[in-house]
Amino acid sequence: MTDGNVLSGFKPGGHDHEACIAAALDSASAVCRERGLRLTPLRRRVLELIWRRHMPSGAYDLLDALRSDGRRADPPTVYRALDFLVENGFVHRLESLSAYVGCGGPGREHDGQFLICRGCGQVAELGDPAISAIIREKAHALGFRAGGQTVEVTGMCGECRGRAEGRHAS
Amino acid sequence: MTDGNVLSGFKPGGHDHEACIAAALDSASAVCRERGLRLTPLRRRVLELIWRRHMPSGAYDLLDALRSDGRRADPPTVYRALDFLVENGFVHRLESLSAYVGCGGPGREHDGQFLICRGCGQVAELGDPAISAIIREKAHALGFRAGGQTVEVTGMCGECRGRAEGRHAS
DNA sequence: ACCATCAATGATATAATGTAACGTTCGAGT
DNA sequence: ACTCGAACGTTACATTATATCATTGATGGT
Repeated sequence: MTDGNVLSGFKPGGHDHEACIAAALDSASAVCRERGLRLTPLRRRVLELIWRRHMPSGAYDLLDALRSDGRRADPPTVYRALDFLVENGFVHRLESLSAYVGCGGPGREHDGQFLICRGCGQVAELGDPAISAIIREKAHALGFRAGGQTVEVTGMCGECRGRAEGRHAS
Repeated sequence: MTDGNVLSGFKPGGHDHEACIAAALDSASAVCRERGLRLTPLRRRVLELIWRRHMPSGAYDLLDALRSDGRRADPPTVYRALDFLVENGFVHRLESLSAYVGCGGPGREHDGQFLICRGCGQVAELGDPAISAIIREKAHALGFRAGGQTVEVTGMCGECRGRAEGRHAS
């Protein structure tokens, strides 16, 4: 079994950021075209900002960034854009951080599982059917019909663990 | 397999509320005595309020309730009590609701999984080792060392589904 | 091309949730 | 009784999010 369930992993130091941002935007454009959704300049810009930071972004961080663009922006501006992006699966909200990350597998329905590294702050997204399934099943066994799942795990990614152990070593 | 992993279930209409509140408080008292923790009147009262509502409580709901007691209370009062209760495992915070519920299995370390009913607002807590384990394992396979898990599922409990179907039926 | 319409955004105000900082009180151990 | 640290009181503020109404702008019908 490969890591086929990893929708977006921890990025090694030098990955091609611009390319990965562009890919996310292109993908979102394509999905919007297919579905008749409007990826307006504002929404597109917010999505780009989220991918550019490559780390969970708070709504007010995004707001500041929009203002740095020279654009007039107030909270509803960014929250409306986020609502659109979340509702249509381009972005996920991390409940435990009150923050937003780009979705690694937009365009298809899925329950994401999020690994949040305490070291570098990066987030990996899994879309592991085995995890969603066992949760749904255990809930079902209690007569509970599951809708959306929030699965967020804090911990340390491999790279950060490596660095930490390096520091502790003799 | 029984429902041995259910730490606290959806309560049927007429369960003995007072007894279940008292049990939770007694259990917390006992754990505090064992561990040398101080279950002060304030902390005890907040824990009681949380169990009494038997439904996720917002910090400011609790604050209002404390004020109804005649006690002077400001946000730090309730947040400090909540910090203590959460830290020591008497209460869980539901990230997706910014609200707090009593822990169904205090006294032992566990990652809870929460089923949040959109119908009645009640929350059931599972402490299912199979769920935590698969999440930990899948994370581990990516080099991620998991710490705490947040697992929250929204949906409909059996009783509420029953009522809803009743209404829709001919 | 013109207009009607509705979605998107602008703009203002405020709600809801949470924390920092410092002073005071209380309680356990001596 | 005294000391010390934990718990709590108190003020002020920070952060996150929403309600509401006005304005702009894109889309489709004629």
